[in-house]
Amino acid sequence: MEQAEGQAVPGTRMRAGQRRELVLEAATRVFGERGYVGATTDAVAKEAGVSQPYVVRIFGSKEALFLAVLERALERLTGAFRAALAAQAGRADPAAAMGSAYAELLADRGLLLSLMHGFILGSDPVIGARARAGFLEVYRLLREEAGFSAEQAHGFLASGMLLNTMVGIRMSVDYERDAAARELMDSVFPTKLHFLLSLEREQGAGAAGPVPS
Amino acid sequence: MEQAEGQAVPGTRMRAGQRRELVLEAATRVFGERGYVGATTDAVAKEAGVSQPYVVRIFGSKEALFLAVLERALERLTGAFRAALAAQAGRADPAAAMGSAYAELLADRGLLLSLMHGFILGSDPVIGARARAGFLEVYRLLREEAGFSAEQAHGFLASGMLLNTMVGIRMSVDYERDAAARELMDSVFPTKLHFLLSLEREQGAGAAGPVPS
DNA sequence: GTCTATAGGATGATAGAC
DNA sequence: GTCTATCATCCTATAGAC
Repeated sequence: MEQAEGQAVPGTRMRAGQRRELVLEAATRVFGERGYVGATTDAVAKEAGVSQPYVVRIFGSKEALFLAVLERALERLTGAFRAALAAQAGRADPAAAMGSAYAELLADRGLLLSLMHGFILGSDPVIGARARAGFLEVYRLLREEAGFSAEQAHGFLASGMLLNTMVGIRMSVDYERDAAARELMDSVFPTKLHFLLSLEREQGAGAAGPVPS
Repeated sequence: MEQAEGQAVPGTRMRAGQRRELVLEAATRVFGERGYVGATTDAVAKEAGVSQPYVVRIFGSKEALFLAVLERALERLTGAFRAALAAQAGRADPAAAMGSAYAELLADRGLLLSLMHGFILGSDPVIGARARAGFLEVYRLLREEAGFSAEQAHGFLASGMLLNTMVGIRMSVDYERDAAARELMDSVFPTKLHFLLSLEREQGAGAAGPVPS
């Protein structure tokens, strides 16, 4: 605690842990947008406002960086679920509270999509292993801590995967234009979260956009 | 129809359409395994038993090849659904028939996963656009042709996305080892399809395995 | 802690022969 | 219809200065 905790100012020297976290957040956004292979350490560096070799230096390798992103995402996810459960304790509908907690993770841009990209990379020996372990960790949380039945857990996870897919496919782009898209989106997203959707629509081609050319 | 329809023999000259289909199937497997960016035209070529430049030559570009894979996958998907509906006509449970039809597409290795990879690439201007259109096409089929309610369609698609995720994450690897994995897998896959699962377990590190090194 | 320079290894695509 | 050879990028990672 040598230095007072303050805002992390890009372009400035800062302590290792602070910069690490900053890069981790940038990486989450970029990996979420382009996937593990599609994301470049350079894009992460630009998003974080540091040099590309420095990104590699901090984490050792692109793979290690992605693993760190997954780790952080899983922590936030389980943390949000446990918080929702604690806040609910005893009351009527744990599933609804968990669902809201899940959807609120959308505010951490790229988080759910980075997870999704990890999930779909099961054939990679190291990423796949971590993804499976993480997924099962969540499943156990649902069954054991949240008290879901196997059927409830299935339904909950299924809805989550569909939500992830809708975010990944950027279905919000067609929201105004297409009645089917609207109906589908409305059924996927809790009404409370519509402000997040409009936010998403604006981000259409954000800083971490598709492959430059 | 100049040449009698026969088996496509690798290493032999064949008609354009025939070879095209062969490469398309190989590409489906490779894209399913490694994703759009992670797959290389060279890996597709090796899987198909032709040269890398020839793969590019046939389709024009890697992107065009992936689009062709998506096209084919969507055709099979909607075809399977319509066939299931026709075979069911009037009987009790269209949803069950559709679910089986969906899961049976697993036999076309890489098909559902290539779709899934396309779905989470929404930020790509051309791939994302096709993915959205395809997804909405399926949604409309469910609502209009299959007569699903919005809630039913949601549930059906959600289960489908979870199934895709389980295949992508290769959860079958943990099937024997982990009780939670077993319970989850059993709830995701119709019991009739367990032979496909064991098949999948064998394919653990198949020909189109993870990045060579 | 952070940067610049750059090596070294793919990979998509083109040219051109057979 | 299909191949070999090869170019031009792009990208991760290392070296080394400040």
